[in-house]
Amino acid sequence: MIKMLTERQLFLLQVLVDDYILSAEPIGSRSISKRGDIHLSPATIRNELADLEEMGFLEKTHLSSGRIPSEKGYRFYVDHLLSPILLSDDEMRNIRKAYTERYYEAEKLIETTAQILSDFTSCTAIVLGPELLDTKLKHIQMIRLSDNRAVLIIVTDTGHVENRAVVLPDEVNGSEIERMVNILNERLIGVPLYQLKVRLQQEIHVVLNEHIQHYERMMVEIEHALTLNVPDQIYYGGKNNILSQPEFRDINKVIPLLNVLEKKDIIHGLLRSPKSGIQIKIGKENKLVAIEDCSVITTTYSVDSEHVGTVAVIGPKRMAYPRVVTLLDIISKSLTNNLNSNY
Amino acid sequence: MIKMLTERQLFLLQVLVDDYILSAEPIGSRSISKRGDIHLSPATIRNELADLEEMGFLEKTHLSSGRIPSEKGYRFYVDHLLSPILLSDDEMRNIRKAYTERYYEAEKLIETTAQILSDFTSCTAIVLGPELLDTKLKHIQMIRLSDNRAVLIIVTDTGHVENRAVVLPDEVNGSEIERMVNILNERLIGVPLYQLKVRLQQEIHVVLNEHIQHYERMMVEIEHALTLNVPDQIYYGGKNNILSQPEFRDINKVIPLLNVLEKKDIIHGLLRSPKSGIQIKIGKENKLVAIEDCSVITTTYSVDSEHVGTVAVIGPKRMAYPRVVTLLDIISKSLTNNLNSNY
DNA sequence: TGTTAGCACTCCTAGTTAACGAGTGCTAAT
DNA sequence: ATTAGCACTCGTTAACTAGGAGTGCTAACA
Repeated sequence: MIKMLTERQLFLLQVLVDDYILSAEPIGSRSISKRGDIHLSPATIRNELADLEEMGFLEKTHLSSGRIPSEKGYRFYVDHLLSPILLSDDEMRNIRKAYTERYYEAEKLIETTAQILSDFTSCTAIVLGPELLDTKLKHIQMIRLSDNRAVLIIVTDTGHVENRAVVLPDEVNGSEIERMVNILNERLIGVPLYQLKVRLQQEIHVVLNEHIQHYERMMVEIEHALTLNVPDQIYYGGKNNILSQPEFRDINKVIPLLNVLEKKDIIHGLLRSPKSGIQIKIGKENKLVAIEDCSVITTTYSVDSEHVGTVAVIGPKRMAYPRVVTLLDIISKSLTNNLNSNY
Repeated sequence: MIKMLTERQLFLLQVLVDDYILSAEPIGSRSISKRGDIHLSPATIRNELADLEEMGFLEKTHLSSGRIPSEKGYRFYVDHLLSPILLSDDEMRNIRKAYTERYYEAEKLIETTAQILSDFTSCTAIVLGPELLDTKLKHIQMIRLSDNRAVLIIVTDTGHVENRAVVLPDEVNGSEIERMVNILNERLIGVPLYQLKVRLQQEIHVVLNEHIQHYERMMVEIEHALTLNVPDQIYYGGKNNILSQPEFRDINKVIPLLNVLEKKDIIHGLLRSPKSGIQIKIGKENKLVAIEDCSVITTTYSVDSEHVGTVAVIGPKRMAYPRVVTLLDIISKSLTNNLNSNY
């Protein structure tokens, strides 16, 4: 059972977190008391802060320092004190402007989204591309490049294009390839990508064996080519923004963080969240040593009302939560709108 | 006219640079004199080093410190004293092993190359992908995704695949699209990508106008789609390796460096070199403030005996030149071989 | 009873000083 | 030509100091 906080304690906690987010330095009672909207003496504030510390919302960096929020403090702030801010007209205009350009590939649009988000938040932005494996096959085609080389092109219903190099056996001729691709198209269109391989082995196997000579050698190639274990694409914006934060003045804190940002599988595991809406993970809540001094805010974007990808911002725990939450909301919605109307 | 260096000065310069590359600390006369292969007193060595300093090959960090190589010193070392090293059997085996895997896309192969190179050099490796605009069109295809959306697929003779989203005018029908794509293929196959747009406007314009209804609206889309100002792909390996170097302990040196690595156009300008063979640029020779403490070693790789891309290593000026040069040579050749035999 | 002024105390920071060591340049002897 | 010796420079480290910011606690106040 959590003891209720008084109005005044709530207010002081909010003020302290807000101030600390701006200054990055421990906040003392005197500096709070000097604010125009507070009519309390430093001594009174000290008492309240001592109580808040006792309850675990605040910490001191050393015995006689000012206070900084603890992770529990940030958590409370984020859960109960977060007042979404309004962006200035100017900023709204800038965001919209960034989206007016027409992008000829969804990839470019997503890349730009990451860039915008990082520019406006001064944090690192990460966008996970749509989950490829859930999309369905629209078309397969093989383009022959030379006697024994070809490229297999796979188009999904979302307009995504994958391609694979294929080595052709010497004996195979053009019409045979054509026949094979036709069979593949007949049988596989509409099949989700993650099922391709299984379907190929179970159903197409037999059919192809009947119609195509030199089938076995071809099969090995096709099977490889259709094994699409492509990890979903990850797009970054402002990868180095976080380096300017005072908490990362020490290079030894930076190295593991940057290294983990490069590890696509880890980032994937960190950000791919089943829930929709804005999610905030603070510090150790992320269960990853390299980013235990960071907060991660995620939300999803959709295509055809289905959540297909994640938009995330990663920054220091001392992040401008109200601003970032607002921006993330606006920008993920813009991305959703843009994707649905153009692709 | 450069004054000749004595044998002994050459030797001492080499020893000093070698030692400094290993230790990253100013080298004093005493430590050189203690090496087994040198039978000179510290005083003698001091005299020689003073001469080398006077000639501009060495520097001191402060009045009574040991010496470090100047940029001129590195330049001389690289031009005249560089003795290529042999890699251990073990390392050769590891490199070969990394290349045994079969890659189904040239992109993956190049990516792996950057990774290997960075792992073995402990520096950052950058590989510029093949120059797209010089390759020739092999095939164009349009895949319709829905009533008014399609994706245009462009395959080059090197097997590279580009794709563009296209919005179809409402009035256009399937057979018309087919006819148009056929015309494009007839007229444009074999044309280098950078000429596509011009050829489209000059030649195809007329033909299409005759055969296709609703030609104007379609044309805008196609023209956009064929405007392939794709900057050639850049692949990185070990982006953060350089952060472990003692010369980058200060975060303020790191930020501009990492930022410049993200700027694709700048990296492009820095690395795209017309000359073949191994090129070494030391510090300020790179004409870029952000990397004035770095050296960049580049070479090219080829497809069909034509230099199509660049492989580069970027590290501190105090880089293990002999080792990096050897590795760059071996690995760029491996890449060339692999590309030519598989794609 | 809640609020506040006053005060002793803690701890960080910056600046000073001193000792030490690594390294140099120069001179004179070999 | 080489080298031993020596005075000198400068960076590094540790110890110490003074100042300042901030705290907790106590006692007085409204």
